This record gives sequence, C-alpha cells and structure tokens, in this order.
Amino acid sequence: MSAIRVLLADDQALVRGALAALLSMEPDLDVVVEVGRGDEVVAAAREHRPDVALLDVEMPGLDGLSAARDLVAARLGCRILMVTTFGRPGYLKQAMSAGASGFVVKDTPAKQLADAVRRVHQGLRVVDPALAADSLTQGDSPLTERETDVLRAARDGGTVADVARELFLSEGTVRNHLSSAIGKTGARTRAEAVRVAVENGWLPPS
Amino acid sequence: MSAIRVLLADDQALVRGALAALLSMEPDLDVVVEVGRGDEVVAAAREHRPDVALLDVEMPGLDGLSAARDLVAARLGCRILMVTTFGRPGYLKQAMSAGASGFVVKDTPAKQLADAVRRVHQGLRVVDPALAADSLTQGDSPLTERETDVLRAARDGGTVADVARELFLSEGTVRNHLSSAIGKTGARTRAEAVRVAVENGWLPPS
DNA sequence: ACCCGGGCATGACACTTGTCATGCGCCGGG
DNA sequence: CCCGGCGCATGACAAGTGTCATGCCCGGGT
Repeated sequence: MSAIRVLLADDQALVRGALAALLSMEPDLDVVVEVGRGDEVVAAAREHRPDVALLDVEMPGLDGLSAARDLVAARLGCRILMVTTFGRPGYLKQAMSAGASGFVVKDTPAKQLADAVRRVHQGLRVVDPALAADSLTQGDSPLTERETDVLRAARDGGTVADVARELFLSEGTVRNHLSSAIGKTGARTRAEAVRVAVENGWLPPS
Repeated sequence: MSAIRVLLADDQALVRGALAALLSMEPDLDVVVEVGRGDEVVAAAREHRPDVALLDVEMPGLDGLSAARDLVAARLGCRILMVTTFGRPGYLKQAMSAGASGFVVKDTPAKQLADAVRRVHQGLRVVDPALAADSLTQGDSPLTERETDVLRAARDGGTVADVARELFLSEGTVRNHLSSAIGKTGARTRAEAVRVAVENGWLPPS
C-alpha cells in the first residue's frame, strides 16, 4: 500500500515546516503540499489530491473551520484532521459539524500526531478526550445571532455608538442585545462577556 | 568540531516535537533537551549544558523573557534565541535587554531556523528585520508602572471597583490612571487601551 | 388562530466611567 | 534649591453604560 498523502495548512511557516519535518520522519506518510492560508486549501487539495488534510483553525484568509466545510463540499474524498492551539469547547463542535474526522490540540505529544493521521485516514475519529468531555458539558452557544454580532462588534473596545453605526442599529437596541449577552454569559460588563464568549469559542478571537 | 547542543523550550508539545524533528535533520545540530515550562529552563540548561537555548516567549510557569534573564544570570555560557508567535515590537526590546542574541517570529521560513541557531552560536545577532524597524519606530512604553498595573488589572473586564480592591487604591485614583493610560494609548475606552497596550507588547496577554 | 420567541425600537432610570481641577508628598535632575 | 514628573487622593461633572418596561412586526409551532 502506498504512502498516505497529507496536506498541511498552518499560517506559521516555522510551525508548518516543523510539522512537515515531523511527519516526514514516518515512512508511510507523505506531505505532498503545504499552504499558509485557509483560502488556498481547496485549490491545493484539488491539485494534489491528499488523503488527509491537517488544518489549523487559526488562519488568515479563511479560518480552518470554514476551510474544512469548503473542503468537504468539494468532495475530494479527503479526510480532515483539525489542529489547534486553543482547546475551545465550541471549536470541536463546529469542527465536527463541518465534517472533520479528528481534532487535536497543539499540546498533545508529538508522537501521537502521526498516529492520529493514520487513524483519520482509516476512517476513524480522533478526538482529544478531555476536550470532548468539556464539549458535552458545555453545550451550544446561548447567544442569538444578533447578540453574537453585537458582541463581536464590541470586541475591540468600541462604544455603543460605534457598534450601532457599524450594524445600522439604534443605540438602544445595541444596549439591549449587549445587556442580554451579558446576562447569558454570566458576566457583569461587556468586556467580561466578550472574554467569556471568546474563551468558549462562541466568538472568534482577534 | 562537534555538534551544536540545543535546548528547546516551548509549551505546546506538538510544536516542540516538530521543531525537534526539524532541527534534528541538520547533522550539525543536536537537540539535547526539551522543556515545556519556563521555570524548567535553567535547571535543564545546568544539567545538559546546551550551546544555544531556543525559548518561546509564551510559556506557563515563567515567561520566556524572564527565563532568558535567569538563564543569562546563571552564566552557563549559553546563547539565547527567542522564538515567538507574536511580533510585538515591545517583546524584541525586552528580549534583547534580557540578554538574548536573537529573535525570530514563528512565521519565518522553516529553512532559516537552523541557520539562525548557527548564527547565534557563532556569537552573531539574529533579528527579524521588519520587526527591528517597527521596534525602532515604536519606542518604549509610554505608560508608567502604575498605569500598567491598573491596565493589567482591568484586562479581564473587571470594573473600577474591582481594580481598586485588587490594588488597594481609591476608585478615583484608578480612574485617573486609566484615564491617563487611555490618553497615552490614543484610545477612547478602557478596553481599547488594553488592546493597544497588548498589541504593542506593553502589557502581557491573557 | 393563537401564542411565543427573536429582532428592533423608544424612553426612562440608576449606575459606572472618563475627564478635569486641585491638592499633597516624594524623589531626582538641572 | 526648586521644579517637574509620578503616585495618590478628593470632589464634581458630563458622557457612556446596563437595566427595565413597553411596544411593534415577523415567522414558526401547537
């Protein structure tokens, strides 16, 4: 049986190269293409036909979760293993519903990565157990779409007026949504609500 | 001449292992020890006597900058190459004044890492040129020590009252420091000031 | 047909925040 | 020596924020 063809997507060139070095030490794995942006994943996959795609969640252009969705939609028979720095409970759920077969965080031992790739290639699911537990406990985002929008717009420290202008809403409405988001997150200020939402993966960071 | 002995410190096991794989492909480099926490660096160095220490800035236990300071203080004749995810201008300055010989960000090409290690080992300085330029433009933190304290305490979304309690200050004083920090950062709200300060490396993240 | 939840809005209220003036004590440089 | 910057504080004011009640419109369930 021929080597497993791997696509590698991570925005940090150093990490990407290092992962390539790590995987290329395994004789049955073959890194056939590397990309540094989420929006290059599908094209690269179409060209190089990998068996497994290793996708980082945090990437410029298009985040890894959306890239995973697109990759599944492209129907290239390529299985997906998400890799991420942050063990946000929400990410796991989103990744799985996006069609990923596996999810590992960047502080799992290096030895296990190759194995995870092999497992995913065999059609098995690979999930960090601790994270899976969190994810079950956690449940979905309690925020409505609009609340999420408002919270995201307020993320960088803008005032109510800024948010209202950005979303074409009245200031009062923005305050209502914020208030409701603050309530649902158990926070006491807007900033705290943002922090909680980001930590749970209900809101994209940065 | 014998191989260059390298110490590797990074909190993410996967990245650490991958970097080790990358470096071990070079015949003249030898990764003699890996650690995952900043406070294990000095002890590991004492035991394994590396020629070059590769330190991540973001680490639990003790951040990479402090670890670098300690390592220099230990006088083990070990040169330091900082590696970081974030190209915060402030980090470079702090790293250099901590006694590091080099500073690379994680999106430099993987090929260059081994070279950087060799350069540092030879006593040369290695600095990302783009970052160096930023650092010069940027200048030091305009914030006083107290302003930094207050901003840090307000980072996670606490109220003025919370900060005042935490720092044993009057609420009015906290507001004054915050106001001054907001002015100096060119921000318009506390949250924005925090964001600006973190992005410039004037305030540690998370 | 009915009700309920979400989105949107207004208006009002209490509270928090940001700003400013002012004052005091301390320290270090011209 | 005196001045300026910093830390700390108070008090007051304006602006921004969080909460609540209330209302309207819509779409999806029972």
